[in-house]
Parts: sequence; structure tokens; C-alpha cells
Amino acid sequence: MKETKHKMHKPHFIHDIRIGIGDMCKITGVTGRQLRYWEERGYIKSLADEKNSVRKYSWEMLYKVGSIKVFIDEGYTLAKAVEKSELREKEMAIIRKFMAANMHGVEITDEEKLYGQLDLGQCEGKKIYGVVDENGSHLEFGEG
DNA sequence: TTTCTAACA
DNA sequence: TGTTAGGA
Repeated sequence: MKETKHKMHKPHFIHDIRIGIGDMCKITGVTGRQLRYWEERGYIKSLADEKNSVRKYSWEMLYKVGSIKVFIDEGYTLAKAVEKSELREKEMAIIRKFMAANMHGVEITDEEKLYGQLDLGQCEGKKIYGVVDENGSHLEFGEG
């Protein structure tokens, strides 16, 4: 896989995505003025080229800006919105860790309605299932 | 045309 | 926060 012709411009992963400030504005509804201010305050960061250059944002920043924007629209101040956004992200990281370690399978029970049963492994000899059905979701014990 | 910083009728 | 000037 040699790239002798044109380097760059071939993102293979979502993590390679780079978003300009204009697109960031269109996608999130946050103004360029706000984005520059948020960066100045250290709430977000753009990809470190030298300063005074054109800002590029990562996928993570797109996500974070969108998240902050939601909280702002709910009436939180910028500082509180950032706080909630960052707390949410940390909580989600823990949830992902837990799920990665304990999700042993998913059985789909209704493809239309997206109901199913999560195999969450065992505890004290009993199987644990997370059930999503017409009643919402709940936990169930199964036979060892 | 877009984005940059700095500053303010 | 909006907006504008003046460059890059």
C-alpha cells in the first residue's frame, strides 16, 4: 500500500475526520463566534496546527460541541453545559467499559419493534438477562 | 470564498 | 453575543 501520489485525504477511520469551522457551524448550529470563544476559554480545542491558522475539529469535538449545544438549548449556562457534557462523557465511558466486559450476546425477539434479550453473564450461579420488550426494559434471572 | 483576530455606534 | 474591519 504505497502512497506515492497524493498523501492525505483518505480517511480510513472515523477518527481521521477533520471538520472545518464552517461545517461545524452548519452541523451543530453553534456560531463561529461561539466556537472561537469556547476554545479561548478552554472548553473545546481545535486540532493543533500553529495558532492563527485555520481551525480543524475532530470527530470527538464535533460530538462534544453538539452535546454542549443541547444543554445550552435546554437553558444551561455555557459553563454548566460544558460541565454536564464532560460528566456525561465520563459516565458513558464507564458504561461502555461495563458493556464491553459483560455483554455476552443479544437475542432479538422482535425485529420490527426492536425488542430483545441481553445476555449479561452470570452471578451466583444464575444467568442474568436484560430484557427489552413491550413493557420497556427490566432484568431477569435465568437458570444456571 | 472562507476564516482569522481584535475591537466596538 | 453580534457585527465589522482588514488580512491571509
